[in-house]
Amino acid sequence: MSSTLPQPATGEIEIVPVLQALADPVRLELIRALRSNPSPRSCAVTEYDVEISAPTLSHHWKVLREAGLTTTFVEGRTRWVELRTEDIHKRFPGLLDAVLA
Amino acid sequence: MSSTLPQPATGEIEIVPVLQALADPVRLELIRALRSNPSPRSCAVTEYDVEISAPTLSHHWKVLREAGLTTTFVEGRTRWVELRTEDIHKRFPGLLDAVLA
DNA sequence: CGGACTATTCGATGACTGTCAAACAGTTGG
DNA sequence: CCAACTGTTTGACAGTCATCGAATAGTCCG
Repeated sequence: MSSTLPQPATGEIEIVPVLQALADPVRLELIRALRSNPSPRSCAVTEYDVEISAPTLSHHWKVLREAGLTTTFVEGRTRWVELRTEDIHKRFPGLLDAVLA
Repeated sequence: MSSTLPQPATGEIEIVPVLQALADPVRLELIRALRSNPSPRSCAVTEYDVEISAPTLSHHWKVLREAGLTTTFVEGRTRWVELRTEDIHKRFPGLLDAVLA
């Protein structure tokens, strides 16, 4: 069984939650990592260059997903995270490029 | 006597403080107001469509200025606020357009 | 000088946030 | 069934933040 965790529809992505999600050094680093590597990626704490615990990373993935920046797929006991590049671009053209430049 | 309040140089504007500054509904509204009207504008609480007290507005101007988003000129007993459109664009091209779209 | 005015600073408060350890839930494989 | 594994949830805690009332600082004008 595979499923997708709840996330806002493209048209419901709001700018304030998006900016709040991006306004954290750890989450910004996660977004950068997602962008630079092929998606989807595992969301395991060992996969990213961040010095935080597993629960904290889980919390950050939730914030990013609920803001509409990422999609999380559940597959067995691993989860795959993907940047919603197209959706973000549709809603706020140029935002990711500007933030990650 | 006229003077400019302390603010980061263009090259020292960092993305995280900028995003933190923008990630607030009130400050986003202030930025919108600055962008839509000719600069500079008074920073008086009566000039903006926000329901906050004068001390709170003053706090928000400080956050925006210290993040590098605005310039504040002191002239007599009024202060003039200006969006640093050019500086922001130099540092993070397209950011303002993307955020305020 | 002294009152009116603009805006900030101070102090306090309630809400939110990032963090972790411990416990839990679902999955895989023996 | 059961142990190992991945990742989340819960509960707690320290730190930050937005907010306001009161007090303060500096300016203008009569």
